[in-house]
Amino acid sequence: MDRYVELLRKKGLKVTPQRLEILRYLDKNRIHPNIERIYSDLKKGHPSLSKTTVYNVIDDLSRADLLQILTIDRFEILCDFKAEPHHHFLCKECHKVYDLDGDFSCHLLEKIRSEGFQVDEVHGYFKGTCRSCSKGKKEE
Amino acid sequence: MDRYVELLRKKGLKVTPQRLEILRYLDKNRIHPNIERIYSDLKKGHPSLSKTTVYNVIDDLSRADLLQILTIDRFEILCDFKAEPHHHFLCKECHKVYDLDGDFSCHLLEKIRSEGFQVDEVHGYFKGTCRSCSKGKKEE
DNA sequence: TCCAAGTTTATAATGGTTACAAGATTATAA
DNA sequence: TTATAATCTTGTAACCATTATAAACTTGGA
Ligand SMILES: [Mn+2]
Ligand SMILES: [Mn+2]
Ligand SMILES: [Zn+2]
Ligand SMILES: [Zn+2]
Repeated sequence: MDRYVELLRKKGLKVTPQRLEILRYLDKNRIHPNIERIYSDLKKGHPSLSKTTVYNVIDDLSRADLLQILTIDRFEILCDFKAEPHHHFLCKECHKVYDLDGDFSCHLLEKIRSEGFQVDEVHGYFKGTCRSCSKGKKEE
Repeated sequence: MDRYVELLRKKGLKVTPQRLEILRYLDKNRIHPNIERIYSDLKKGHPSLSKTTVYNVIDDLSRADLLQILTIDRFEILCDFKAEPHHHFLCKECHKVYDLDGDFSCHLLEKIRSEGFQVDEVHGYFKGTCRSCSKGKKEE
């Protein structure tokens, strides 16, 4: 059975072509797209797709914990297929969002847990200039 | 000379009553208010204040690095007087945003710096249930 | 004191997101 | 299968937070 069908079934969500396409798209395109990007990319192969549906599906999937919504960028909502926990780097020059593998267990996290905070999510957002952009600057 | 006057001067911003009031408000009220909250709180003592001005001033101050804008909550922009670097915990029950003192230096940060990322900002956003809300739940 | 540059304000425009309702699809059970 | 209820998709309209505009005002420096 299709991997994505299974994911939806497990979460008790009805299996629809729209949900499958969006899930597959996010899994295959780990580029942290915004709503507009998802919509315009998928519209090509599915012209009847409505933007309302993209909003609805993203909402359903994030509630079902099948994707996470990044808030690293003040100006737009970015979507990320929910794989292993990881963190993000936003380059202020090229606006690319990089995935950062590797856990950041830190003192701070242990400390607040010991103080009674029940931590469910840890979002690490780093911002600055990525390697290729700093190179470009030096050469100027 | 007034501390806030000095802050503005140093950044080359003209000193206006609106900028001073907003700066002072944010310094004295470390509650991570949103635009609406800042506006309605300050409107009381300054009825001619316009919401456009709040937007403009917040924009100026954040560009001048006198405040930071938190993106921990997908649904609103929260403002934070720029004091020592610190991180944040959002309680999903009571929606309070807690300041977390203490640095989180972690392997991940060192690693990406060594890989050539130039990191200017580190935002640690933790989400879950705060102590008083977990207590409340147990007692139910 | 005077002036240019920058700021505040009310108002209007914008545009991303949400509400709605009709029609289509899905899951389930007969 | 077929029937049925629940749920989903879609286009349209409404909403509302944010931004644009332009006139009046304020600031800082000459
Ligand atoms: Mn990611
Ligand atoms: Mn804070
Ligand atoms: Zn870059
Ligand atoms: Zn709480």
